[in-house]
Amino acid sequence: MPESKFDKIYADLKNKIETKVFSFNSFLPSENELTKIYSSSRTTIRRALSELIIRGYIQTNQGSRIRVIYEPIERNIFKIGGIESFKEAAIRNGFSYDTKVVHLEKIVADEKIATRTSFKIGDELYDVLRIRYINNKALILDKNYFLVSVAKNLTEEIAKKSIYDYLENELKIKIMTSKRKMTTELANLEDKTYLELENYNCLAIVSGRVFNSDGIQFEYTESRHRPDYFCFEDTAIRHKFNG
Amino acid sequence: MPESKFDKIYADLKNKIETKVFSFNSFLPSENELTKIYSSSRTTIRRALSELIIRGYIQTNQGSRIRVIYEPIERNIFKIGGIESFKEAAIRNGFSYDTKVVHLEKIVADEKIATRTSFKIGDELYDVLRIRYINNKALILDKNYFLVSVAKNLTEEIAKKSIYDYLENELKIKIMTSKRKMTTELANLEDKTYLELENYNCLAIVSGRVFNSDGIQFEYTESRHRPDYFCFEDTAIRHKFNG
DNA sequence: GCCGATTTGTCCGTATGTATC
DNA sequence: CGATACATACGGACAAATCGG
Repeated sequence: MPESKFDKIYADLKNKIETKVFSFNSFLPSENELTKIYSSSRTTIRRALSELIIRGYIQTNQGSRIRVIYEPIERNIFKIGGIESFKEAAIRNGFSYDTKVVHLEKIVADEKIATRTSFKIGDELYDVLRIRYINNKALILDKNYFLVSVAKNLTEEIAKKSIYDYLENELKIKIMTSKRKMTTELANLEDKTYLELENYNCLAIVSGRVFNSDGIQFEYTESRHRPDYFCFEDTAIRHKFNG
Repeated sequence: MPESKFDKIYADLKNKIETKVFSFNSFLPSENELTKIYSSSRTTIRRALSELIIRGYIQTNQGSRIRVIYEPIERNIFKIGGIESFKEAAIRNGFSYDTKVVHLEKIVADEKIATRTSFKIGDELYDVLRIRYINNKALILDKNYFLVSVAKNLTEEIAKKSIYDYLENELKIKIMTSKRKMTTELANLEDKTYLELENYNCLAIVSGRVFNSDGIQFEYTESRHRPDYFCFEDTAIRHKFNG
């Protein structure tokens, strides 16, 4: 739901592009025209445009007009650009989905875990392991570690539904930044045990460190995907973000 | 090389964070203080800050101060966040590197190629295949397709050095936007022929569509990496970019 | 728990520079 | 060359969240 003015303008333009009111390789109205259309300042218009640029909807070039470079395509399976959750991605693709909690237990970080997760040795953590089923196939293994001091009173019940709903709405934690890495690794014993890997011996892995508004990394997460149900999207732009 | 004012401020703050003048989990001076330090308007300061936010150096939260969340780590091998070229990544990691051009030939896009590359059937393309050696091991297979009408007169000589230097500096093409996808796929015959895959049967693949300032997709590129020499980095933030 | 000071978030209007057409 | 369009920068105003007393 758009709240601020620039966000409404962004959402409106995004929608018009997606529904081909502004089609691929056509131009948007100029910034000056947009200020009239939306009754706003040029600053606000440019703020909205910069979001469209970052997300690969348009590109701008000094002197020329604002060009639409969005195409619908993307027949993808599992897109992980932005912050789409497992559930959202499954819904978007029209798949059935289910989650099974293998375990949820309190542990204390040893050196090995500390190195991998960027927590400190001795930190008390919730260790959560979940299997994600898509169309009844075990395709994703989710490993999560949460700081017990932040994610208080986590239960299997919550893990089965949505941990993030709980953190944001119940505990009022503000999730600010997530630093993620995408790698490909050989399948380990755990992967082979819980997932249906068929003839793949590798996995696509997205690991992430999540920070709250206190600058505390309170979560480390590792999503291990069977390769054919995985896609990471990204738009790289020249060098600017606001204008 | 920083040019604009906000870019200089960005570069200076980034440097001070990387050299721990502002260390992890400490605060930057407030926006008002920064306007005095850099003798600039708050708008310009915020423009610089927004770049730091996107790149995961800092995070902001209304009411509280600007927190540094950058840590050096990154013992990575091959990072592909931003737009780091093969050569830059190799240099950054202190590796030796070499490129071998397997072939460079003109082709006409058939249906299969058109589907994969988003070019149109009948488009005349340069088809370039290169092997990237790191520390004398064949680890990356680069497949590129360029529109002949844009990337005029491409030669093996140029492909051996840097195609992008040629496009940007000789042909004066403005490279604007690159839409990329990261996937993991089973190795095909070509991969097995040219790369030293050892026991991996999968590859990490970055494919990208590159647009020039005319909104024309003039390149499709596919980098096929042996998994252990690959890492894709990303920072996801709440919802804002300029402020 | 309230209040006031501080800090970031949003928005406006304007001016000037510079690339494109 | 002039007109148009985007890029950069300034300064001011108010809103909303945070934090300390």
